[in-house]
Amino acid sequence: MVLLSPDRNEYNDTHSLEYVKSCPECGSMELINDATRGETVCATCGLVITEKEIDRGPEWRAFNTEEKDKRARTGAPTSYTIHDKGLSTIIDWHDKDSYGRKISPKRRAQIYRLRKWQIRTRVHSSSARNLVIAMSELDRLSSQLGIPRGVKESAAVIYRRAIEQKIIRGRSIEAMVAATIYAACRLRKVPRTLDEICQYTRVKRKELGRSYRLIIGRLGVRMPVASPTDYLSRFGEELNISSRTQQRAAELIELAKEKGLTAGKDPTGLAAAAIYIVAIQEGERRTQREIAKIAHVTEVTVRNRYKELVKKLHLRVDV
DNA sequence: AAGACGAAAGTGGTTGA
DNA sequence: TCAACAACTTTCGTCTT
Repeated sequence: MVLLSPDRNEYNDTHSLEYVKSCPECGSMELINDATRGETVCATCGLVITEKEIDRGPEWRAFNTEEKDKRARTGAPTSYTIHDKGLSTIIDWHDKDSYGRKISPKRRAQIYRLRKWQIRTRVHSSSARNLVIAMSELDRLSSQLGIPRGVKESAAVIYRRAIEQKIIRGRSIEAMVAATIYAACRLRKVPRTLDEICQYTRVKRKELGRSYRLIIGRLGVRMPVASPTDYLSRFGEELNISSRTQQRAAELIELAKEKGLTAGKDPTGLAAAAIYIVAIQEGERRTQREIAKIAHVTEVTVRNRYKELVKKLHLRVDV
């Protein structure tokens, strides 16, 4: 099929020779393309003609063509965050095939029709159009929240499934995207609070919570219960607390869990309190206010949890 | 002066009738 | 739909370092 523009993953090791055909120094036509060093060299006089080329060859050893294609280094990685996963082949506007030949009028009419429908199905079908908007919103939100790429991909997957289940229709895209991000974060154990996410959208916290519950309910996602330990590393990071202390805080929380002190309590508050206690014990004291601010709870909550933990677990905290 | 503490009143969400 | 309820927040005065 020659109608389509060249595949982005096409493997072409003579690429650079298309641009430089002979050595500008001695005129020799014998050029050596050294892909491993990213250079094209004149075989006669040794002049380096081009350098720092992008190696379009396979990334690793490949034992057959399929593997070679799969591992080719060219092209953007596929991604769920692009509405068509970044895999679309585009019928471009040239009325030429990929060898540059003119196309017969009959063929041309066919291509026009194909092109028309491709465009219609890509962006104009309602769910795809929805996805386009949603994915740009997802991009914006996740970069503002500093959410890792993997989690963003999870959010995109959840959103796709939500569309398939016809949950999205008739609801605000912004709210649903925010909800998928929240869900993805919890799923991947890097939780953000509802408030943190609301901060960057026009979505009300209440609505976000509702959308979230709707999504996990309908999609049947089994959500791991948020544990205080999930927040430890992030809070610890922001408070500049050593990993040893973070580790000990995790142990403290495990202990509290065993004693049944964590049920029904705000996990962020517990994480904050654990950090507070251990930080003092480890000589990395942080004020209640600092911790409360990072954890998005009040000093009072930190205080209450901390008092409770100390009392119930018979801890010693020298002030 | 900053931080820690605790009491009291207020808020938003869940539960069960 | 409503009231009861537990957890959390806000506010504020007091004590400690």
